[in-house]
Order: sequence, then structure tokens, then C-alpha cells
Amino acid sequence: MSTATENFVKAIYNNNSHDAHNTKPGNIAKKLGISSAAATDMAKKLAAKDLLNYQKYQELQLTEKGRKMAMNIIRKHRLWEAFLFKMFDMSLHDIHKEAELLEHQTSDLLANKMSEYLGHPKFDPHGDPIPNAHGEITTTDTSFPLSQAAAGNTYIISRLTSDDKEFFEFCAQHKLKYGHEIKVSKQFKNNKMTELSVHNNTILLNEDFTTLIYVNSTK
Amino acid sequence: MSTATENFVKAIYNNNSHDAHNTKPGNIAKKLGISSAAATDMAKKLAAKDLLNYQKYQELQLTEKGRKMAMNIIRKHRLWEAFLFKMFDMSLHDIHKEAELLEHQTSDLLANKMSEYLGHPKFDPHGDPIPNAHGEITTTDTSFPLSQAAAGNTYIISRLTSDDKEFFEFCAQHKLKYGHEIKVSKQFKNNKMTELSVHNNTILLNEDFTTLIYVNSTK
DNA sequence: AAAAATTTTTAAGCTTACTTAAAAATTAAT
DNA sequence: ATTAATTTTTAAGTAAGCTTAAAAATTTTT
Ligand SMILES: [Mn+2]
Ligand SMILES: [Mn+2]
Ligand SMILES: [Mn+2]
Ligand SMILES: [Mn+2]
Repeated sequence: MSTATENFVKAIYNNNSHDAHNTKPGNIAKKLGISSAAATDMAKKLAAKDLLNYQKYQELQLTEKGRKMAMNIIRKHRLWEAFLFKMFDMSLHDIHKEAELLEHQTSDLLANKMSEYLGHPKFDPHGDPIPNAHGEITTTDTSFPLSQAAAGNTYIISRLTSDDKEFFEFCAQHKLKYGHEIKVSKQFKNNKMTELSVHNNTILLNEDFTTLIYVNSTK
Repeated sequence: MSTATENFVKAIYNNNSHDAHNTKPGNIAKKLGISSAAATDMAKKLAAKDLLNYQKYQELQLTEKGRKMAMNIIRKHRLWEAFLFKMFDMSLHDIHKEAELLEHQTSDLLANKMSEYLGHPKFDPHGDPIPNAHGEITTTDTSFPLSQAAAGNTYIISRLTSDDKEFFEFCAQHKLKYGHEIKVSKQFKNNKMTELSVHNNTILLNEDFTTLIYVNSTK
């Protein structure tokens, strides 16, 4: 399948899993940076290939075949990220950019070799789960955005859900990395700000960031 | 530039360097598996982009800009081959197939990281030279096809110039690998066959193979 | 329940990268 | 030097993936 097809299917899958899920063509179009006319067009073509269900004005739904394709691409994407992150000294943003392209030109054989080399990792460097070769995610996600964390508790960063360069640069600079421990000292509910300490440094984050940083309670 | 453009430019370059050089659209078309009409079409488009010189019925010639592009892609191709060959246990044919796709989706940054990781290798696993980041090949090639080797002498395999799976399987099976030493025992000029020994095994090769295997004299 | 605003779809058109079939030019053979 | 064979070019057409602009349907607001 073409890169355009794969990105489209992937966008639907990601939209359904994370975000509030408006899976109509217009919203998918926004994520892909194309017109909604193009997205409607593509939706019809993919429906003809049995990758999704399309009915005028309704939400798009991946078929089982479509979901499998999405998982296969996401697997390759996250394996590339994990691989490039480990092998070379590349930033979270850079590995994402490379993976966005490489994911479409990677054989299952190569993906499996990478997975094996890495010891079949369960998570990529952003903390997102890596589907196995059968397209399954076996881990269960109990994390929640930092905006919902309680003051006084410590947490482990479990995911950084963005592809913005500045966000990652900020995170890197302040040691906000996958797996690191943080302590929330205050939640300013009205101002939607969160005060926390990382490695003995206190920082104040606004909602733009605290909804992108996911954490798990340290049981 | 698109994958189609890059493959076209690369095909012209490769045609001019190795083979007897008929660089007219029809011959390039054959190598790429497209119609000559498509190749003529593409040639005109690339001429408009100053990647090559096109005149009706004449041979295609890369401009300096075109040559630079070809070298950049070939560099990425061969770095991928070297990298995949080293990292994973993949055959010469498999690494070529993967490289053929990955070469078009690789940033200069990533290519440089790979080169650095590998210690800036001068040759890929087929024995082909890897251009540096400036698009230059600094090594000089003194090798010649095995078909032209003299009986009684020993040689070092310097290149395996094919992308055929069966050819590589045969080579792998008989230890005909880049860098290995062989001894030519007889040249059957009339039958265009070459008898040689590799690792104490004697084999007889026909011209189909002896023109693909390049060697250097052991001074 | 209308009216207004927003979103989705349709329609028409563009570029890239191909195809086949024919016409035109070149190259090889007599 | 013609003729024949081969190759290249032109012409016409297709599919994928886009665009913008308009029409149609949905959703929100009043
Ligand atoms: Mn992508
Ligand atoms: Mn990721
Ligand atoms: Mn290629
Ligand atoms: Mn090679």
C-alpha cells in the first residue's frame, strides 16, 4: 500500500485510541495536513479496499483489515524510533521524523530483526507501546496526564505524546524523560498550572504541557 | 525529489559508470522496468529541473547537479547495505532490496550517523565504493572481471556486481565473498568458462558469472 | 422550529508517473 | 543507396493524490 494510504489508516487508528475521537474525514484531514475533500476521496477509496467503513457524513471506522495495517505500520514506526534512539544520539523529535518516513519502506523481515536486536522492547522512547508481530499490544496502560496528578505524590513519566520539536527540547532540557521520577508539589486548578520537581529542580508547567506528559503512580 | 526521479538519475549514473554505456531512454527504461515512452517523458522533466541534458535521440547526460544527486542516493544505498549487513544477519540480496527503498527516505543526518557508526567505510558489502558526504569517491578501482583473469594467478574478490538473488545464493554457498582469495587454475577461452579454487574447493564458472565477479591481483 | 454556522460532499481541475499504440527518426542490413 | 529493422518520440489515456470552489447536509445557536 502507498504511503498516503498507510498514513491515512494510521491517523484514524491514532485518533481513535488517544484523543477525543472525531473520526470524520475533516478531522483526519487536519492531522494529515490535507483538504477534507481529499480525505473524503481517500475514505471512499479505502472503503473499496475494505480497509474501513464509509457512510456519508458518518465517522470512519477501520475494518479488522484496516486495524491490522495500522498496527503493522505503528509497530515499524516505534521500532525505528527505539532503534535509532539506541544506536545513534538522536533527539525524540528527530527519531520521530525519520520513523515517519522509514515506517513505509520497511519489510516485516527487517522489523523483526530490529525487534530481536532490541530484545523485543514493549515501549518506544516516547513510552508508547510497540505492537508485536501479530499486531497485538499486550501491555495495559494505566497512565494519565500530569494535569490530573495529585499534589504531594510522586510519579513516573510513562509517555510524552507529541511530535513538536520545542516540546521535546524543553523536556530534554528539564530531564522530563520516559521512566524518570517526578514529584508534584502543587496543582493550580484555576490557572491550570502544575508545579513539580524533577531531579531537585522545581518547574511550573501549564496545561499545554501537562496534557502531553503522561505519568503512572509509584504504587 | 521523488523516488521515481531519484531512481532515474541513479540508473543513468550506474549505467555510465559500470556497463557499456547506452544512456538513451530506452535502455534506462529497461533497467527500471518502465516503458521507453515513460523514460522519454521523465528525461524531459528532469532536463527542465537541470538534472540532465536532453536532446532528441541523443544519449542522456547528467548535469553536475544530477551527478551530485546520484551520488547522494548511492551513498545512502551503500551505507544502508553496509549497516544492515553488519547489524543483522541478512543476505547480500536482502540488504540490496531493503536499501533500494530506504535510500529515498533517509536524511543526510541519518546517513552521516550510520557512516560514523560504521567507521566511515570505503566499500559496501558488494565491494562497491561508498561516496563520502561531499559526493566524492576517493578510492581508485583497479579491479577487472574474473573472465579476464589469467590462469595460475591468485586474486582477491573486490566486487559482486549483481542484484540477482540466485547469483548471491550461489556465491554465498561457494564462499565467493568480497575480500576472499581465489586461485584461477584454467581459462577455457572458447567455452568462456573459468576454473578456480576457493578455500580448497574447485569450481567451474561460466561467463554469466565471471563477468559479474570482479577481482584484484594479489600484487 | 428556524436561522445561522459549520462541516462534508461533490465537481472540476492539476501534477506525477505510468500505460499502449501510432508516427517519426535512427540504425543496420542488403 | 534503398530497404528493413529497431528505437525513440509523440499522442492519448489512466490512476493516485492532491487542490479550490460550490452545493448539500449536518450541527449549533437563537
Ligand atoms: Mn508516515
Ligand atoms: Mn513514538
Ligand atoms: Mn531505489
Ligand atoms: Mn551494493
